Amino acid sequence: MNITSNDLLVFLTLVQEKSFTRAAARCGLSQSAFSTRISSLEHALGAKLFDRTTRRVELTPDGEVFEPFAHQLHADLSDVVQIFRDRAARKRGRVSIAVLPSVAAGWMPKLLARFAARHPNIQFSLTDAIAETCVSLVRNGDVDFGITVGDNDTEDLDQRLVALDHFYLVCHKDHELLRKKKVTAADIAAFPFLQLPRSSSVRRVLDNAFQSVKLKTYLETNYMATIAGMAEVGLGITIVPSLSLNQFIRPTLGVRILRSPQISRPIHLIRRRGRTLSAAAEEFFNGIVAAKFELPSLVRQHAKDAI
Amino acid sequence: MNITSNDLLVFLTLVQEKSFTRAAARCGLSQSAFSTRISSLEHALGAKLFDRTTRRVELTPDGEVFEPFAHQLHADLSDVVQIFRDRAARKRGRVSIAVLPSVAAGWMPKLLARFAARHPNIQFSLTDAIAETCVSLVRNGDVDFGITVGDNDTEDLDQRLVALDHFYLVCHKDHELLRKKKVTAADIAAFPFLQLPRSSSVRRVLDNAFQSVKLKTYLETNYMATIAGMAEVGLGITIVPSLSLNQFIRPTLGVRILRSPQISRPIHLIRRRGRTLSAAAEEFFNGIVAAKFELPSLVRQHAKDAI
DNA sequence: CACACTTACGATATTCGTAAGGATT
DNA sequence: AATCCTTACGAATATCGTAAGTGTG
Repeated sequence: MNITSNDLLVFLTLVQEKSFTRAAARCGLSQSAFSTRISSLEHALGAKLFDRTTRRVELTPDGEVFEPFAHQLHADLSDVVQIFRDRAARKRGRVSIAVLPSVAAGWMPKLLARFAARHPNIQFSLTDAIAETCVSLVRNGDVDFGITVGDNDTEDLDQRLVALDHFYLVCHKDHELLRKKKVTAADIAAFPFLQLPRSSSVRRVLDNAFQSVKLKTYLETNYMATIAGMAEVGLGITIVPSLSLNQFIRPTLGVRILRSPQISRPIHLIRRRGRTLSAAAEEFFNGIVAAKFELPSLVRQHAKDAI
Repeated sequence: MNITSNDLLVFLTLVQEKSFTRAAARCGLSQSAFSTRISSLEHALGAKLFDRTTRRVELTPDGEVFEPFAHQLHADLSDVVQIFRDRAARKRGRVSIAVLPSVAAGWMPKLLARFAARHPNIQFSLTDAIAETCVSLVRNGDVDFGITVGDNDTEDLDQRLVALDHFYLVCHKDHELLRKKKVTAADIAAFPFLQLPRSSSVRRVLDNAFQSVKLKTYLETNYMATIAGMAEVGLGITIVPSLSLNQFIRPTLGVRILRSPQISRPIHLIRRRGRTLSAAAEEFFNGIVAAKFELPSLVRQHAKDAI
């Protein structure tokens, strides 16, 4: 009891043409092959579908019953095939990713704009979350892939380094640190410091880089925007990655790339090992790989604007 | 791009079993043939549907998208096949027929009751109409077949005699005609007569039978029930076919089969020549053929009740 | 007898099963 | 090493096209 979409097409064509010869031609079949197919469809359904004489081909009552079903089934099958054609051609689809907040705000706009221009009908689901959350969303298959700092436990994940995110000193534009030729860790540790929570990737990088000279944490807050506001009124200084730098390009703030304690964090694409992505997700993933290390240019641009 | 219902079944089974080996067994296929089918389905859709290692078989994002479609398509296809199985098994279907009013009231109840007992889920459409209408409904294909007196022009119709419908004299129970040993045409023509319209088959039979001794038409009306009412109060006599006789079995009426001018009309099954009926309609048609000439027994029964 | 569908039959293409190969745990 | 999926290949099956057959107008 195996009905194929071609069977339906053959049936519907004969209904339209009311002639085996013409219908066969339209289906690109010999008239005999066409006849056999109709006959075997009738056998499969256990009902004669057409009454045919040499002059007339007309639906039987059973054929009349079958026609609307055949139409519906054929349309549904065609629709599904079309959906997958479109997905394969990246004309349709959905990409879901989980990325660090700084990546979401600092890099994704550029990446998405570029991708959307080429693939206007692909939907996105963008989750901005801390590194652990990104990793577990990827691991669970809740998202197609993630963009975050690397993870230690990579047995079931593929990691791919795509950027080095350099860190910048941010303080009030009149701050004495900006006038120094060379800023050391000790110099920075001398001033009140504005921190993100320990769960953030930025904080961990800083904790690691400044483990010898302890930073003077003045305030710990969840959002970069809060820190920017505090820095504007001179309540403290901070160090932020280039991906967050656009939030600190303000008239009252000064920005300076760190050189002596040069700090950066690796940004990785992570995905489940051995798992196939949808064509759309794969395309976006590859687009990011192709844009690999475009962050240094971002860095230069910000540095120029800022100093 | 030819997807078969088996392809869908193979896919859905693998989704359930998450194992090529087990799914292949359930589908009655070798594991290799099963693997090839999945692979060719993937190729047809242009998307990998499963990620498989030796330990795990899991849906890809494309596979997840395909699954609900596959479910729906497979269910729809199965439903249609089931519908036709049921139709072939006469478990489902619809029979539409057009019959003379007298047949509808006098014979159909018995025929339908018998058929419905065996085929409780088959629906009926019963049109009671005059002979010409019955024939044209059949000719147009608006009904499956008809039961009516014969038609002259039968080039595109198959006729089949299934009954001879004998005619009865009906008058008030005290009427003098009922006391006669032998009733002649002239005897009948002596009394006021209750007629149906000229379009009715009954009227035509009477007009033909009494063309020598003209009937004294007292009243012409459309319904047998009206004629019965008139006869009950002695306003006239009438002659009706056995199929209408049940309307005249009343305490105040006498009924007598006609012998000297013996009158009957042929009742035919008519259907389009060379046209296939649905299984249900064919079954009902054959049931009537099998009941062929059961009317004479009806005649005897009525005669017994009446005289 | 001309036209249109069906049937017959050899050729082609597809699908199948067995068996060997490859990869993962 | 055991298990499971894939690939290779000859066999079985299904489908196709050519051509002859059949029936209808």
